[in-house]
Amino acid sequence: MKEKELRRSLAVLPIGTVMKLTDLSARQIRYYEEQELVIPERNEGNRRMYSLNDIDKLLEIKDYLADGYNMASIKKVYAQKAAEEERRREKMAQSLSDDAVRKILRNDFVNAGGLNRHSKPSIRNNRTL
DNA sequence: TTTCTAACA
DNA sequence: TGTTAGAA
Repeated sequence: MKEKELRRSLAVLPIGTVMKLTDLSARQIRYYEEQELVIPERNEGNRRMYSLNDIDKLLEIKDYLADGYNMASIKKVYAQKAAEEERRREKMAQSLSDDAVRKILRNDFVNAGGLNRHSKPSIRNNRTL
């Protein structure tokens, strides 16, 4: 379920193809880039290369525009979406940290127990772990 | 031929 | 946004 996302992120489409796929003008597509809504990659010749995800985003923008949204409001929509993603990532990192801590504590406990069987019982205090 | 940047009747 | 000029 991750291989697919990678392919969708591959920038392989030139602006000409994107124009046909989205029915947007090159002028519009480049303008949306100026507005930082869709940032395509650049190939060796400085030509914009878009991914399937970019196509979807452009179509989304097109829909918003059709619904009467202006650039400012569309920007805000994506700004909020980006903020939510950031919070999600923070929580992810947090839970991973917690899990890592538990593993470390568990290892310490096991090691402490093993050592106690063959050495001095000087770390009996660690039983609280 | 296609795309890029920059500018404007 | 459209269109165009001159360069890659």
